[in-house]
Amino acid sequence: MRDIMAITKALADQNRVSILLALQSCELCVCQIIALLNLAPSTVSKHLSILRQARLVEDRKEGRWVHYRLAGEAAPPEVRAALAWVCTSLADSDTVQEHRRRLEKIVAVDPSKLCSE
Amino acid sequence: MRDIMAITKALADQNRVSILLALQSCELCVCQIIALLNLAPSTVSKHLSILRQARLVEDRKEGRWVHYRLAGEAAPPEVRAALAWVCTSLADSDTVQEHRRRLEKIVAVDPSKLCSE
DNA sequence: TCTATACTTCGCTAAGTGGCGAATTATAGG
DNA sequence: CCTATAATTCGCCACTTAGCGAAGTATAGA
Repeated sequence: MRDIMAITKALADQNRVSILLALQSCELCVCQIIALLNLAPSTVSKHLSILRQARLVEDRKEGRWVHYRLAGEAAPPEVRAALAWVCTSLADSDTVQEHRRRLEKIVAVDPSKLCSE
Repeated sequence: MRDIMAITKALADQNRVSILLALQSCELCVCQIIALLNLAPSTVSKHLSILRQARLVEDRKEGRWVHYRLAGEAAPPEVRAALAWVCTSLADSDTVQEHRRRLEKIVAVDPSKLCSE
């Protein structure tokens, strides 16, 4: 029950859901997610920690950068099912398509430049 | 997106999830849910209205009683998928089994006696 | 029509949550 | 080392939300 509530609470915020949708297409570093959501780094970091605690995302440190991706094969079934539900439910939403356009522009820019903006 | 967030926010409360799990086994009237959760009627009513707005439950008025049940066949796919996720994820949770025991006792009592307690 | 009852709505309070900036940690590079 | 930078943690504030009791609505039954 505890684990499930961690997942539902993690999903109960639009910005966190947006992060999950963005990670569908590719792995992203924190500064790219900051650019996508237009929020303060500290806020994004908090969101990511909530998603990580719910096991919906995994992180990978590479030097100064931390890359986030959706939970993979090894994740518990309730996590995988939750991700599948979110992604399929929002597959052709307007909000998602607009986000996808913004994401394409962000990924096109070099991450190191993105951070120093 | 709006609809999905209504669902995730509705699921982000343990008492509301408990209501959904209880409704798995059978339709329940409000006073039975009040007895199950041990909360004030006004609080339970609020929870039910949130679940109803998310379309996760449907209600049926019968005289003075209002019966709630899980959303049925006609519900949108994202709603049905959300319910399926919750129910299967929590199928054999400890919390659920304890709730099931309490629910059995409550259903055994005549609803009209339940309310006047 | 009057009362009892099942539920909802309203107004309030306490706790939780999302947001930010400042301070901190860790690592790459001079 | 020392600095710059990517990210996190901390402390704070504004807003939201879960909880309650009181008041309101609607229906069954005397």
